[in-house]
Amino acid sequence: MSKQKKVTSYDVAREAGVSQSAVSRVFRPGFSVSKKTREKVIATANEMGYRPNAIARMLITKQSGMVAVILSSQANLNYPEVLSELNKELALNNKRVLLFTLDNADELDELLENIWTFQVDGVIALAAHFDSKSLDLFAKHSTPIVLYNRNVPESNANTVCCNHDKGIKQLIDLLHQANHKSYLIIAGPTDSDVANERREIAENYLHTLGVEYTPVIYGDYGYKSAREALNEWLKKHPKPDAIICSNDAMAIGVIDELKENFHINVPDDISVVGFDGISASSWYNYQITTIQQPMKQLTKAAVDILMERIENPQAAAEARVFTGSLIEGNSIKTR
Amino acid sequence: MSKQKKVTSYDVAREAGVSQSAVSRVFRPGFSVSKKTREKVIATANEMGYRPNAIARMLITKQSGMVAVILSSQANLNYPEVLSELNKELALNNKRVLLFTLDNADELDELLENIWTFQVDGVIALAAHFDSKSLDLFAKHSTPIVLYNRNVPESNANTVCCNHDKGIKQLIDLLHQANHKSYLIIAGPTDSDVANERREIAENYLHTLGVEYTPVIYGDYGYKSAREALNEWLKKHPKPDAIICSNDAMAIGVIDELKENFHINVPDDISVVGFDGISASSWYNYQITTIQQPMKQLTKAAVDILMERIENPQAAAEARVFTGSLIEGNSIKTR
DNA sequence: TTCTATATTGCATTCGAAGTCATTATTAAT
DNA sequence: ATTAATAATGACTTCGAATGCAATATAGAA
Repeated sequence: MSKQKKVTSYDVAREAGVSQSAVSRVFRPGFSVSKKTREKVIATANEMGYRPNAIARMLITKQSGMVAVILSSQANLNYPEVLSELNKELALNNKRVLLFTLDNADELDELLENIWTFQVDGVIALAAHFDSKSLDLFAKHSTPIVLYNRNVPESNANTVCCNHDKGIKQLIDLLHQANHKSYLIIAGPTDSDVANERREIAENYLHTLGVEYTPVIYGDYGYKSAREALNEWLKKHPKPDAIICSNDAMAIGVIDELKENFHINVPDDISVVGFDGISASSWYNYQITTIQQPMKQLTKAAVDILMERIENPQAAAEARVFTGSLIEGNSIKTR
Repeated sequence: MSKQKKVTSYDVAREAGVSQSAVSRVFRPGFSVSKKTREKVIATANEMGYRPNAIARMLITKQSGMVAVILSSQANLNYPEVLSELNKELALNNKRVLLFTLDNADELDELLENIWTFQVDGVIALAAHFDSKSLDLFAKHSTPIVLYNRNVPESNANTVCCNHDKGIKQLIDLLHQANHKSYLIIAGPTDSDVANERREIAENYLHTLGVEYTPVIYGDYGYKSAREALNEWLKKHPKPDAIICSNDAMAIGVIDELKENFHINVPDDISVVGFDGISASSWYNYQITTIQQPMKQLTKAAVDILMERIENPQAAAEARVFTGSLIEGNSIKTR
């Protein structure tokens, strides 16, 4: 309708009979303006449809008010809520989310280019892989970064993380108490740090408990891949007493594959455990025993750490680890 | 390490012995610079770690290069892939995603404030409710907006949409052909336009087919709500021949509730259909007959329309409707 | 070689709000 | 009423890149 060009603070100032500085001050919290001018400015601003231009503000204040959130598609499928949760927490701190995705390592350079260009105040990386060399770049650009569910042991990075070690050991303890002897691990993709961590913990702990050797097969964290991997395996090997899946989606695939193609029922004939506590894990047909990640705590902590680093960039790196809660479903055979 | 302040185009210009304009032109595609200067500038820029400041660029070009994506948490749970898909498509068009959420209508004003201040080039709204008054505001601010899976019939809005009408009729035809006589509709929340649309189409079409009256119960699109609503209903009413669910998540809830608490099996004792084609709908235990939304086409179309409107703001509004594909699962009783 | 036509270049200005500083208005205190 | 203390105001500069324009360099044609 009205093809009016953008209204600026000068336009409002002229109309209201004050200076541009006055208009600016009215729209900044905590600045001293008389009640009279404030009202006058607000009135004309509303009338003219004026909103401060955040871009101009960013340029002068050198704060973009934006936080880059780096998503791997994998992370998004597993925790669709994480993003909106992060968004809400950041909004409370008056930050906006600028979204980036990182699926292949070769996109990294372009991603970093974009991040520097957009002058974001900070970065939260969701389960995406960053080596310590990339992390140094962030330090060099003095852009705080928090890794979500990702450990980079050699480097001193800010991280929030679910305690995989404790969780997986809890699950394995349950299986061990059920007197299981032979195990199979279905791990996530080998290029995922979390997947490798989960696999290693399981392998080592089983060994500690006296299980000499535990075979490992690999999926991509998805339902279908778990079914296929398991199918291949069971064609050539006897069924184990228990299957340890690196996430719930694969545990669900395992349960379905066992039932449909091998007529093996969980938990009567075999035990299965997962990890994550996605909503489907508690559906009637699955009721997986799993570890639920404390998503709200994780997201809140990620934002808290990031905000601290934005305010105080020299502060030492911090790693916060949260213990997930064991959900006892009905996927473990009782003796 | 190096607490160096940001390197600007002036710094690079000085170092490389050229003018700031030259530096600027090197970093803009399609501008005329001699090979010699280009190389010199690129070299010193890399050496000094210079990246153009997008904020300053935005201010002068009046293009933020950002598109606001408005998410309702509902939408995110149903289609976690939509966001990353949109992000990729937009990235191809050199746009970044600035994320906003809108769950309650009372957050609308604040949301709009933010959108105007951030000077986004356009907006994509995922299944969030916008009345024609709000849409007028976008027109007034000459900010193009595309609605994803949402129809605003009175207003001439840009929309991409799955053809609910056709899809639901296809599903009901299947049920009707199976000789079902009594139906139950489990609809989504009444404050969701899509949910209302789906419910109405089903109600009317059943009527057309000679079904005098079809009861409707309501859930919130979630698994649990469907189970609870169905449980309440079946305590007081006989079971229908078929249950039409407004989405797959509720269809899954229905199937589980029927099995666990009423010992009614799908499809032997009753038929169930869903809508959306989420991945869980094809899991072995459910195999729901449903309509799969053509997500990639929808997202691509949304971005295409938006880009057109950004380049040519006067263009007339456009509504693109895509037909979903029928997935014949195993949730309909065969005669 | 000389003169056009074209390609590069730098100067100066622009985008819109924020903030410094000096000035003026207001209030409180004497 | 006078002074001191404080509050409010506006003029002017700043942030960093983009671009119109005029000036200069280069290439090509005659």
